[in-house]
Formats: sequence, structure tokens, C-alpha cells
Amino acid sequence: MKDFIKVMKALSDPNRVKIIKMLQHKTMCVCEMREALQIAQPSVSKHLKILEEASLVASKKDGQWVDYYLTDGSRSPYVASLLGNLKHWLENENEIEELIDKIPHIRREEVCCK
Amino acid sequence: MKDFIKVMKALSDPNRVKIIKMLQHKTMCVCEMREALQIAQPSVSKHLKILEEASLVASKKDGQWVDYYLTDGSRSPYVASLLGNLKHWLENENEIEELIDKIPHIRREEVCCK
DNA sequence: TTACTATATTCCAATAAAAGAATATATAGG
DNA sequence: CCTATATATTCTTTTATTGGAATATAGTAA
Repeated sequence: MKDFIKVMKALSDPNRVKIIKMLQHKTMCVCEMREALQIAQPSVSKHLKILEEASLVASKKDGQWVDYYLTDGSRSPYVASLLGNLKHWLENENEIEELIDKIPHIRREEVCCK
Repeated sequence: MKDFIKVMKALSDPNRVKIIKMLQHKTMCVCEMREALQIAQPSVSKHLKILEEASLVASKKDGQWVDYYLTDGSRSPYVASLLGNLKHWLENENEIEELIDKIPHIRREEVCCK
């Protein structure tokens, strides 16, 4: 039950759902997500921690950056099912489409380092 | 996005998930659920309202009682998918098994009217 | 009608969640 | 080593959620 609730809670916040939708397109670091979502960096980090504790995302250090990516869901049936469905869910939402369109224009070299 | 968040939030509370699991077995009125969950009646009503607004459950008046039941999910892909999965998810949890075992022993005539 | 019962709503207190500012940590590059 | 940058953590404030007590509403039965 606890694991299930943890996954549901993680997916109960619009910014966290947006993070999932972005990571469907590419691995991203914190400052790239901060730029896309237009929220403070600590907020992004905290959302990522909640997603990570629900096994929805995982991370890997890449030099000074931390790359976040979606898990394969193999550790949780809830995660597997929801990440699977989220591949098509919300695809036609304006809010999401606009966010995804931003991604190609966000360059780590420009967005970080300032 | 709003509808999706509404469904996720509705399923983010243990008592509400328990209500869903109980309704998989039979239609129930508020006081039967109150008895099974051992929480105050207004709390049950409030949880049901949240579930109803997410289109997870619906209700029908039956005399002085209000019968609640699971929807068929036809109004929302999120609801359809999650109610479908919840048929097998959490089936082996002690917490849920014990709750379900209680149901046959709860008689409306005994539990209400006091 | 009156009394009773099931459910819903309101109100309040306690707890949890979210956001940003400030701070801490860790790594890269000079 | 020192400085700068990316990320994480802490702290504080604001807002949402949850629960129960009290109250309101609606239907039943006499």
C-alpha cells in the first residue's frame, strides 16, 4: 500500500507530471528542467527527489551535472503501468505540447553557467 | 492535466484506496464503509465526494441510504485504466485482505440505526 | 405533522505539501 | 589550493489535506 500511495502522490503534482513528460523525450539535468518549468532550482530538486523515491526516475552523475531519466519500471508494477500509460496520456494537452516544444531550444551550455 | 491530477490525488489517500477495494466486492452505503474503516461518518462522506469528483465512484439513492459503486470508467481513460489495474493491485496486502474479510459480516440493519 | 435516521456540509485544529531564500556540498578548471 | 558552478538541503512561509465535532438536510415512518 505504501509504495502505491508513494507513486500516486508523486504523480499528483503538475510540475512532477511535466518532468515525467519531458524525460520521455530526453535525459535532462536539473538546470535544464528549471529553465523549462520556470521554477526555482531547489523546487526542481525536491520534485526530483519525490519522483526518485517513488522509483519513477533515476539519476546518474555526469561531471558537474546530474542526469535524470525515467526508470524502466522493473521494480514496481505501479511504476511500470503508469510510466507506460503516460507515454500517450496528456500528449494532446496544450500545456504539455508547449513545454515539449521548448526542450530542443534549451542548451545546457547556455542555461547553466550563469 | 486537471482531470489526471484529480484522479491521482483521489488515489493518494489510503482510506480512499480502501474504499475502492471494498467497492470491488459490493455496493456499499456510507455507514457500512464507516464501520469497515472505523473512521467518522463525515470523513467517509468527504472521501466519497473526492472519489466521485474524480469519476472513480458514483452513487444512487436507495431509500434513506446512498449506495456507492465503482464507475465503468467510460468517462475517463485514467479512471478506466486505474480501476482496471486496481482489480489485481494490492490484492495480497494484509491491510486490504483483513478489510475485505470484514465486509460479509457487516450488516446494514445492524450497523446503521444506532 | 413529529421523531428518527442516513448522509452532507461547515467549522476548526493538526498535519502535510509546496515554494523560494539562504546555505551546504561536491565537482571542474585554473 | 582557490574560484565558480550544479545540485542538494535547510529553514520559513503559505497553502492544502485530513480528521473529528457540531450542524444542516433529506428521506422514512409513525
